[in-house]
Amino acid sequence: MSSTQEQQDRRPDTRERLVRSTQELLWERGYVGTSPKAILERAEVGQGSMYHHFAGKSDLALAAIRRTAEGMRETAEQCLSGPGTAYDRVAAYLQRERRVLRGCPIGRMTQDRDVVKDPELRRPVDEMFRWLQSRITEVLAEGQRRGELAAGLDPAATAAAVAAVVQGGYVLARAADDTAPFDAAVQGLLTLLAAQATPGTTTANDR
Amino acid sequence: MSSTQEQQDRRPDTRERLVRSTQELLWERGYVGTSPKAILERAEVGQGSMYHHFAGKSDLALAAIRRTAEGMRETAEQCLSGPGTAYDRVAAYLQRERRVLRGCPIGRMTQDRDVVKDPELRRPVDEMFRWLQSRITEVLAEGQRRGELAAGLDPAATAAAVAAVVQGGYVLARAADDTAPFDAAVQGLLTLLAAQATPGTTTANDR
DNA sequence: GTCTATATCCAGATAGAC
DNA sequence: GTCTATCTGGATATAGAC
Repeated sequence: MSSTQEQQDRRPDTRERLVRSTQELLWERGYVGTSPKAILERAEVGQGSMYHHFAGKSDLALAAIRRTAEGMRETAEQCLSGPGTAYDRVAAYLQRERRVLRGCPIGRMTQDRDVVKDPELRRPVDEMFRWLQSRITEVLAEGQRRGELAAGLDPAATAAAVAAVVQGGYVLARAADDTAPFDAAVQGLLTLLAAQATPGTTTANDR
Repeated sequence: MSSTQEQQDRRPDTRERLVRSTQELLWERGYVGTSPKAILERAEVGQGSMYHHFAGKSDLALAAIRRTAEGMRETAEQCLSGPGTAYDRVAAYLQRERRVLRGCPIGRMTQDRDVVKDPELRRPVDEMFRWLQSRITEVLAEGQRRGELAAGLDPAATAAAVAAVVQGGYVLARAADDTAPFDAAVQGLLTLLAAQATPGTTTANDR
């Protein structure tokens, strides 16, 4: 909450409204599909204000992507630092509530040429996924040290698979216009992971 | 090869050139990012020709997406119907040569609102991923019947995880502008899957 | 800080000549 | 079948008044 006005429970200031509108639109339509006009209409802000606060579309997108990445990081951290075994925490991350058919607001950016091509715009996306994978790696490695997970498991590779299953699950679900493939992919990975857990240390797999 | 001219090793006909250009552009820029003008310039074809052969952008995109989906299906089938155990065939699919940083030309379509929203455009994408998952399911189930894979494995869920790891691997790789996360995710999944294989039936895991 | 006016270029398509 | 001309609207930004 960077806005003083908002802390007083009033309408967020202009700059803040612009960032939030951009976050929403980037999620819904991607970078190419989001026009400055659409942003300022959703923010109920005039064109002059927009170009006063931001240099242009990419500048605004940068602020929005940073904000969204920060939010995702906090959400993931909550799951991964929760209670239970390493398996439980990874499962909590994989199974957390998601609006699957909307896709991942950060993952989506990687499909946008203008974002990936621009080092500044790509950076927050890169950092988010880098952090996520290393955080999951930590959780898995800790599980190994505690004897919850088989020593033969490669924490980093497994972490990459976990992150990939989520991102790929979104793709499969959107293709099918159905959340089922997402859930199936998550379940498939968790079942494989459960086989690496020392008996007695893992919450029973629901399936 | 639908074109007679092409079979005689000459310049593909106009219609064919348009479809191919559209395939390339959809892969590079997605649906929203691809303009009719860009298509006809790449195809070296006049605007009149384009609107003669196709009703418009979405009609052209439909032809291009169908063609690309068909190609992907053939490529996947080659890997999945190859020699070796079920594990080997799934590994062959996961590790086949890919231009990872370009992303998946079909998976990319799921990030495009105009495609997912339009039932006709979404259908070939949906069918491709549906086929892929059921084909991998078959391979895994066959492996179980042959005693190569543990009976406790859920073929459908595991197949969804396999497809998701590929699609998600693309996302992670593009975010990092580096193929390493893709390879790591694939390796992570394969290691987990190898643990489900009956000893002696699986090619040694390289790692 | 915010507004309106203006400008340039491109998207996406239609019309009708050849 | 292919070409050029033309059209409407939107993308993205700048200018300068208030």
